[in-house]
Amino acid sequence: MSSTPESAARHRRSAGFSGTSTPRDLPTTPRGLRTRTKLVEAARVVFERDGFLDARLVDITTEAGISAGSFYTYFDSKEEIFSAVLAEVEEEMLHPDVRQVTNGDDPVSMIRKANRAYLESYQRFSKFMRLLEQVASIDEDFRELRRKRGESFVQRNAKSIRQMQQDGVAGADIDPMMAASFLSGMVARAAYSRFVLGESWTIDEMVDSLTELWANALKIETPAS
Amino acid sequence: MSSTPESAARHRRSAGFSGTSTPRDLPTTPRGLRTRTKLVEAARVVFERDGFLDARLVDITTEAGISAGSFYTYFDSKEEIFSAVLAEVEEEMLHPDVRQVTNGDDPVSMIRKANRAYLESYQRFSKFMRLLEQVASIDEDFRELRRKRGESFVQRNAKSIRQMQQDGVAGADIDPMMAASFLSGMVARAAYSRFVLGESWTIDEMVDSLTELWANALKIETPAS
Amino acid sequence: MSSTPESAARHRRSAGFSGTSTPRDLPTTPRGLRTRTKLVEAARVVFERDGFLDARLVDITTEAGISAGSFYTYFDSKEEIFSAVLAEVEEEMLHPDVRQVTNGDDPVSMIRKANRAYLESYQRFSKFMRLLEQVASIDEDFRELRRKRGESFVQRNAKSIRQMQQDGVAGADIDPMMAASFLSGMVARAAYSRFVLGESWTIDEMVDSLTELWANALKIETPAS
Amino acid sequence: MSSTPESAARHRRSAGFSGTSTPRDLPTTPRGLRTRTKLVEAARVVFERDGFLDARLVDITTEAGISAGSFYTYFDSKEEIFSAVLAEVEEEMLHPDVRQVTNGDDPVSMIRKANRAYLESYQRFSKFMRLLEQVASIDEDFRELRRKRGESFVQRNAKSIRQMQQDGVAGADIDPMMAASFLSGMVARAAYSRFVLGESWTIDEMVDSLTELWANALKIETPAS
DNA sequence: CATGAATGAGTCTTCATTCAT
DNA sequence: TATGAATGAAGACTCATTCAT
Repeated sequence: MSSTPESAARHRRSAGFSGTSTPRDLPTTPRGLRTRTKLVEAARVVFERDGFLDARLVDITTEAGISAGSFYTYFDSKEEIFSAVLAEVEEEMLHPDVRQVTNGDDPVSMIRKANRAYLESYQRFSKFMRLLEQVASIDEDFRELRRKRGESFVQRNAKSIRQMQQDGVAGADIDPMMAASFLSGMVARAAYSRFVLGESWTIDEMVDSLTELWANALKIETPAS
Repeated sequence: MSSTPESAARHRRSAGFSGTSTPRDLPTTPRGLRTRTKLVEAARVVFERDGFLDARLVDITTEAGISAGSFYTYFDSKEEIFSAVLAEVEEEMLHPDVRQVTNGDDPVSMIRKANRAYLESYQRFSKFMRLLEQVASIDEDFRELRRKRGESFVQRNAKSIRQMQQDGVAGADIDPMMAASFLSGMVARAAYSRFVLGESWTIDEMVDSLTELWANALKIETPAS
Repeated sequence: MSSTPESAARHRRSAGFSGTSTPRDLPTTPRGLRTRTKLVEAARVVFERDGFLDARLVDITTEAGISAGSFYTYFDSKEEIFSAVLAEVEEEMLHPDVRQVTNGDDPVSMIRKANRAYLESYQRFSKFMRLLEQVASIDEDFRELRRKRGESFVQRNAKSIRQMQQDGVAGADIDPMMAASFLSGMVARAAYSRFVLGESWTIDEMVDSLTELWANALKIETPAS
Repeated sequence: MSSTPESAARHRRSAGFSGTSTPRDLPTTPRGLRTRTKLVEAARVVFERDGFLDARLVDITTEAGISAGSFYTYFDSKEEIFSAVLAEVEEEMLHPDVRQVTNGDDPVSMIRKANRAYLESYQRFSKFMRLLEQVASIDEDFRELRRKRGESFVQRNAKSIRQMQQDGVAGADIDPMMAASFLSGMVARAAYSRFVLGESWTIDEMVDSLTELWANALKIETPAS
């Protein structure tokens, strides 16, 4: 859609992402493993370029340099290979920096660092994030999967907030779970606006603004500054 | 996706939502007008039930009780009828309550009222909002269209913030545009989490929490409290 | 057919059963011989379970515990391994009881014994008989092959009938060849009804009834009864 | 199979014949009805020529002179159109002669007439009968369907036999149901041998022989002849 | 204006068979 | 011999769109 008439949109309803699909075993031989890897990488390229819906299996196999039929040696459906791509990207997202927010910092610095890290990661994976958004809007199973993962992230944030409340740093009358959820949502949404919708803020501006809003929202006392 | 496995690929050459489509004139005869109305209503039902992608034109015409061929008397494509549905729903969203602009209230009350109004509207149109989300994730033109509309909303909010800053009610060091954008995004995201993803917060809880976060974020001084 | 809807078309270029296929030599090494045997046994299991059409070569090699490619070391096609299975089963069908040709008996007893032997054999190989029926209905060459084999069986029966006529035991006005053919057909059909279609007669009932019909049909005089 | 290598054999497993398929309504418009009829007739030609398995939907639509996609306007699968062909042929088989065996005749004449009628009908529909045999050997649902229909035929014959026994015309020690089943089977098998396998008997010979065997088998007394 | 049958481009999917290791 | 990954020909099926009535 949206594009030149010769790029036809294609859509499928099918296997679903989570519930039904039993991820099949990795191939045993090195050659098989190599081909599978080629496929997943090709799929990522094609998905990020064309979106999930417009991506045809042929495009993926062509990009991978293998025959169309070979696809089914490794995956049963577009959904299944998407899951594989997702797994790959998640791995990649976690590895580089161990995401350990240095604990010695003051609360606002920690928030700032977390916000910056999030935005930078989002930027780096912006094409994939758009893809993620699309798939989530299409597939309920996947939406649920994603919600659950987000939840644990929110939990951690809520715990921090609770800690700050006990330390007398954050406002006591704030519901930690909802605040964590809403403020995380705010940052996520801002990243989406910037890197998917194309708003023209700089990352620095965003970090400053988001951090201030976040800190204010929690009524964090910045003791000596 | 996520649904019956026996269904299969859907193809089409997209007409696009905004750029290309010239919304055609309304039919002149009363009969034609009636048929068009039936079609738009049917389309809304089908879109909200099946999503944009899985909705087939046949489903729409069947739901409308007219023949498949008649569709093209009124619309050129699925995208075009979707636009018509969108227009219809927007009208419906604005009409009922004239968006009570109770100006006499204090800032926090106004924010609270706006938040509540937004959430209630979102709830009432939640099926449509999910649909909107899907179409936005699929179609770039539509995404852009939506962003622009959101912008004017954000502008208005930014103006309010600027006003409050001049009145000394809100923190002066805050960037009004970004704050407006991010805080609106927070509320929108919360509504999505609640009414599309199915989080189990009550609306009252949400209004309280969002309003407090919003007011704090702007460092709004509540004079007599 | 009649089975899972998600399975789909099977294609192949037929090798044919009889005419074309030159049964290749048995492998020379003991290891090769063992593999071939495993394949034939596996093929029988799969054929009897899934039918000729739905049996995939992969199923057969998997059942045999060997790799897909190895199939072609021993056979050129599904038809060819089917022929091998057929040969194996025929051997098995003949060996066990040396087809007791109790010549001393009176005609009716002989007929009874033959009928019982036939039914019992059919029962023991019922799964294979169903398979045979399927392949015959699919492949003309095989149908012809089968017809020829049946002919010699009918010839033998015709000879018996002719003998009985000369002995004055059977009606003289009966055409021995046709009678032999039709009555054998009757028994074969009865067996098919019982063991493939699932009619619920006991074997004893069937033997009694078939024997009486057969003896009556030939107007066999039962001397001392 | 069995044929020249360029005629490829194709096989499907799918919808099944009876249980699952809900025969859809006949088209309402004359045009639609005409097309459906063309399709069914084309299907019969193709099925009888190529067999059920080798018949491709394209062959059928081509023979009918319509586009491939139009097939699905009327049928969901090859099985479904086969059922339609079956219905058509059955209608045709019953109409011509009202199959009323003149009741005034003596038993043997009646049997002779019935046998002749059966053989002539089989001959006329021999191509279809071979097809029927094939489908029955492939699809269990259809096999069961066919068995049930045969049963009522056998029931009627059994009733005749019982009547003859009461009239003292047929041997009293014969089981009517089994006799009816086995003797009908004999005739059916003979017809198959002649018209499908290609035995070279004349119909007259067959009628004579089958009638004699049948009458003898039931020990029918031919009073004054 | 309405109808609904007809079209055909486009994609998926299977599996016998080949072949490099 | 054995392996199992790679191939590619073949057909089924969908549905937006057209068009004769």
